[in-house]
Amino acid sequence: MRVGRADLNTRSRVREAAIAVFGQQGLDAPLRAVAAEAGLTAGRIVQLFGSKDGLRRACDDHVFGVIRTAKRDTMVSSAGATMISRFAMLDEFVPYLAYVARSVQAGGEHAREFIDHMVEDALDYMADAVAAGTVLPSRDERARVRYLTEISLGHLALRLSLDAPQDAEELASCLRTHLDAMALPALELYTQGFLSDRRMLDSYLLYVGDPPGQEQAASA
Amino acid sequence: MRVGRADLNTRSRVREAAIAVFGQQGLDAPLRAVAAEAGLTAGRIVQLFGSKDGLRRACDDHVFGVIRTAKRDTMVSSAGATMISRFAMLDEFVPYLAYVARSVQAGGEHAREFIDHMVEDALDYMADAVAAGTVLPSRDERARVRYLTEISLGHLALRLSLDAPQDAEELASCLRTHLDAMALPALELYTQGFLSDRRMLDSYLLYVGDPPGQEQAASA
DNA sequence: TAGGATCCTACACGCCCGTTTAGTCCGGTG
DNA sequence: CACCGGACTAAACGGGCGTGTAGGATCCTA
Repeated sequence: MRVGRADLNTRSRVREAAIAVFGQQGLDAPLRAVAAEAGLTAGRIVQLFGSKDGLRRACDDHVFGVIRTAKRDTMVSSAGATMISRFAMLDEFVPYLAYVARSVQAGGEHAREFIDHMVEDALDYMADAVAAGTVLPSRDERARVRYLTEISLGHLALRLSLDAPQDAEELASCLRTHLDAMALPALELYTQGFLSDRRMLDSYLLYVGDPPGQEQAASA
Repeated sequence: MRVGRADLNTRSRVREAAIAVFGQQGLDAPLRAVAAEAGLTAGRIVQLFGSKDGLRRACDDHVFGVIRTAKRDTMVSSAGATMISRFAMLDEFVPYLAYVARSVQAGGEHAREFIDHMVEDALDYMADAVAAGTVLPSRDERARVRYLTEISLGHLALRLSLDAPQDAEELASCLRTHLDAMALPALELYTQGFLSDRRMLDSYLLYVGDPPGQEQAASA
């Protein structure tokens, strides 16, 4: 029936199905759900990937690889944190974004590594943006970038948990309303904050005696 | 052995143990783990609470009740979002905070309701703070408060996922380092944002034609 | 001390899951 | 033709889980 030369087709087909199912239902979705989506059996998936963890690893490698290259192509404008918005706009990336959120939500070494890598990348963008004058310098660039990255991913994961989309269309619309709802408050916060004076910041700086690294602004 | 008049002691003891275990391991922790922590059997817990879901409901009611009253007592200062920080400072609230994060992470109706309630409360604080002049007004107060609430909870849940604390001490230290790491970037962001000009915000406002509700600032 | 209510345990049932295994189908090759 | 190897399935295995139940231990009451 299936042609599957050297079953490379099957592998990638199962991988795509797994990314979709895991993104919608979470990483703990039954292997049989992935099998149904891909049109074969759970046993066959184990034969192909060794174990469920092997499948997860294959998904990780592929998704993070895709995102990494896509990021390299897109890396232009200002905020490293809003890069997520840009991804979600392209419909093709929606399943990958959902998978990332689920993966990060599930924790583990992979998630930590991915976030670390994302932070390192964003540090570059941020430095460029600071040098270009579109972004204000920070007293601790790495802490800021990590904070922005984590709240973006955490917010996304929270939204997926709350809405529990059942199929691809629900997932896409969920992401879209998520971005719509956060656009205004995020932009407001990003451009002017929400505290009217520097008292809290200054008292904190006085209390801890300025940041650990004591980095100076940008140096691209 | 155990005295347990009318087993009210046992009920609350099991509930406390469940809150601790669920907060550390997640809402899907085995009932038997809770039983071990509380010093009895899984079957007994079912007898006491009807089902695992009944236990979860009892935990929800208690935790959210405690937080609600504690919030009413603490509700003073500025940022509704940093209220979480204040909670985590008090060691007694650490398990409850972790439970909330896990609960929100697991999704479901309870989590949604809790967030909605938190948003409504924070709306009041925010309005007061705006009236007092410590917080800038927003073009959409409810959207801002919801955004701040969600990113705080999402960030916290993400941190718990990544660090996977095994016992109470690890959990406490995890929360503490979490707050330490986010304090500076959050305060920076809250007082001055990170974008150096209003171009992105203005172009967005032009694009969507100002906010939906068109609320005016505060009216306490 | 007898009896009964209550707290609690030990155990078994049924379900779902990942994984294993035996077997089937089928195209290619001598 | 027989044969072989790979793709795939169906069924079963074993473990972990929530849950129901029968029985034992303990304590209050008369």
